[in-house]
Amino acid sequence: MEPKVGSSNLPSCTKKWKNKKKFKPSKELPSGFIDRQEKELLIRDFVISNIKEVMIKYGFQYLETPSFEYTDSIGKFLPDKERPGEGVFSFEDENRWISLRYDLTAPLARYVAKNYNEIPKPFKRYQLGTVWRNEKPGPGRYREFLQFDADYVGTNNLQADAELCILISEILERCGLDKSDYIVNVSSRKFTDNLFKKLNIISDEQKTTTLRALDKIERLGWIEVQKLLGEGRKDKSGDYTKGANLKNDQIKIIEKALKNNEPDTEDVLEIINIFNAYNFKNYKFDPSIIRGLEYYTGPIFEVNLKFDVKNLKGQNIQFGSIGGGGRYDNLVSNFGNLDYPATGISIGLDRLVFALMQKKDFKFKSTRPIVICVFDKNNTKQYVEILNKLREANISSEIYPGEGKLKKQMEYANKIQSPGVIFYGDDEIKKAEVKFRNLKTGEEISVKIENLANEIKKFI
RNA sequence: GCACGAGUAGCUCAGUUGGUUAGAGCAGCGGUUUGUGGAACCGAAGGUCGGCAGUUCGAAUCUGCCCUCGUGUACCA
Repeated sequence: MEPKVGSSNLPSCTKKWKNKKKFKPSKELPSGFIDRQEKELLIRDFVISNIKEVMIKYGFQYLETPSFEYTDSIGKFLPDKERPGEGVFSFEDENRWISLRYDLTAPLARYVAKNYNEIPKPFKRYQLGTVWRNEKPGPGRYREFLQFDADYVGTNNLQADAELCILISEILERCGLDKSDYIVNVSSRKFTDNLFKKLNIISDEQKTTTLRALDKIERLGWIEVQKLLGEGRKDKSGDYTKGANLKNDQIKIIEKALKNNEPDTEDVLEIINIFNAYNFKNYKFDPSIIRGLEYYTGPIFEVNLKFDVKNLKGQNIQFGSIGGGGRYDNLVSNFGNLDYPATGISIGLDRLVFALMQKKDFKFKSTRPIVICVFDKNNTKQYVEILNKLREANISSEIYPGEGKLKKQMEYANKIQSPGVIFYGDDEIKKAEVKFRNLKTGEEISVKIENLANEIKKFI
């Protein structure tokens, strides 16, 4: 992008100097970045704790890699070779380009290549971390989000692939979803490879366009996808997408292959056998799932929610999958090490949390403090005495942190959804009693200091 | 990236043949009540009308460019 010359496009830092008095820092956030509030964070914590338990149960190691990597460590393997470097946040650091990671798989490949001699083989690791993508945000999609990844590195055994699907299901169900709320779709890159042979498609461009079109079946339906396989399609905003230019008889072959809906590649058949051995049933063979175009080499999976998701305005939105993965046998060998097959799966945690918030009414124990009202600052010592009693009993509590009348203090307590307030003014101090007002019921009790913690515990 | 829509007080929004000093509800602040929240009443305050330029005697309103948000679409590791 060329910087424009002229006062209207001066960067804000320049404006600041030009007009010191008027300058106000922006309260807006950069596009695609958001603040996250307690409710969402608590549900996210809940999801994370489920993930960790399941991962330990399945025998995975916990790993953390840094946010930044050298751009060529992760960038050279960008599947979209048409515009390398785009889509990631990068800057030059001491003459070398570094980038914020855009997923956890590329850093894993780098980690494995770097620690090739030390790691167990096969290597099973899981990772939770923020990733960044420099692209247009969409409904429930931001430019910074939390991802969970579980990978098996160094094994061709398809039991690994099957277990990934099973463990992800276990995580979802622990988080409160029913079997009817989600489905694990399974396919294989080999299915489309076979299809291309049948169709006699050799050109990479046509392959890519065809795959992209097939990927849209769930969202657009077969009729629209047919247009994308043929000449092209105009969407309802009037935008036109060029198609793959397949001939009608070729499209018919694809239609037949999709309708058949029976897995005909050995890898998928074997995975299904393993699913049976585990008595895992919540999957479907779906040849229309595509995933990363040049990245995956074998089985691929995608987890989709089956309920409607709404945005903040209450409109239903195209939510897409909440996770997926597959087998990527070339990623580690790109670093020069020997062939090292791998398979992995990931969940977009923020999107899962967004959907969970709508599906389930989560009730958490109050995290809000009991508020000790301040009648007279000279009595701080007495207030601290009460405060310590509560905090020693592990009860969230605070002395009113502001200034002002009792009414104001009550309004504050109400606003933060405090379970109750404590009155310890002159009257109570004389009687050596504490008054506790339950803010939910309005009920008020007087108790001796030594019984206070136990009495309050009954209410929270 | 492309297309369509939107941007007016902290929030939700009124505000058209362009016309004085830009409105309301809620929230916030002060008071009625200096020891009791969620209710009521009263009062004051709050705005570069997203930004910059243009047309005009006069622009929230018309035009252009830009920014941001939303939705779809493209791309998606």
